[in-house]
Amino acid sequence: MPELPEVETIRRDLEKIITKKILIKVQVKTPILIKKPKIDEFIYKLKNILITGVTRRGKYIIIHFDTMDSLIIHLGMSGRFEYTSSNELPSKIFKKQQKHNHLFFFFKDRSRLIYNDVRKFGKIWLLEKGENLPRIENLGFEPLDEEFNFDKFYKLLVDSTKNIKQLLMDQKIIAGIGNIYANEILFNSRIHPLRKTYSLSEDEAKKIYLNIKRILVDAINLRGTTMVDESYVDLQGNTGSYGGTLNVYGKKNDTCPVCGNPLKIIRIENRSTFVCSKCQK
DNA sequence: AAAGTAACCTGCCCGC
DNA sequence: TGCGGGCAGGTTACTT
Repeated sequence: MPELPEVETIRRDLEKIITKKILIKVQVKTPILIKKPKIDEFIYKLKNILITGVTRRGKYIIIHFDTMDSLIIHLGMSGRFEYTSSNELPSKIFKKQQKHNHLFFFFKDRSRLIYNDVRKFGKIWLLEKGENLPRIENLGFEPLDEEFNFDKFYKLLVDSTKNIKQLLMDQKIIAGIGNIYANEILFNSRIHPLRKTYSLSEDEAKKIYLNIKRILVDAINLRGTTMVDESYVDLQGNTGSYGGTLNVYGKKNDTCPVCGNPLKIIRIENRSTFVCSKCQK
């Protein structure tokens, strides 16, 4: 499910809502999702502590506490958070899937946050002060950071033997782009996903670079992409509206919105890849 | 070393 | 109406 725009939308909402709340306790229904530390310690440490902020790295959400511990969450394919204030009932959308509620956070003001995940591909770690997680240390550029400038992007392309879609989706190179946005970035750039990165001209690279930034920003502004199954919704159960602006992703049996040519589906690293072979060279 | 495949899960859609 | 196969916003581990 969630790629950078969806994760960032959730992060921003979480930051607004839970920062400065006191976490009274957590309840774990599905211990397998907790990767670190052992479950007893996990529950023991997440008691009576203050939330000081919520950040993001790639597709990971990081909740910070006054103890200097931090909770890292990867939503996998279907992880979602549901927030309810003290007197609210769960919203309709979450009610349908209550059996997939796995983790409950109870706050001092009687509000609560639930981690829900149909497929259970999500993963959660609680790190103590100074501890780090290799998979986060190994992430590549944060694509919306200023530090990720065109020269650095172009150098990535020159140095790689991958095709451009593989590169865009490689979290160790650029963090946060998944299958939806890789498809959209390449269609909007009119570049075929199988092009070897070293074969791209500076002009072509520039188009891709600008589309990475533009499409991710646009998608955040529209609060992400919700597909029909609603495995991505925000904390209140609301859908994102970037889906309405998708050009190719998920458009099976559809035609190119630019030239009318039927879209083709190819598989790259076993992921469906939608391409207009007339427009994308 | 790169590239392919299976594994982790549940649900939905399609064709027979 | 039911059953089996394939597919889904992700990532890792294990093969070739």
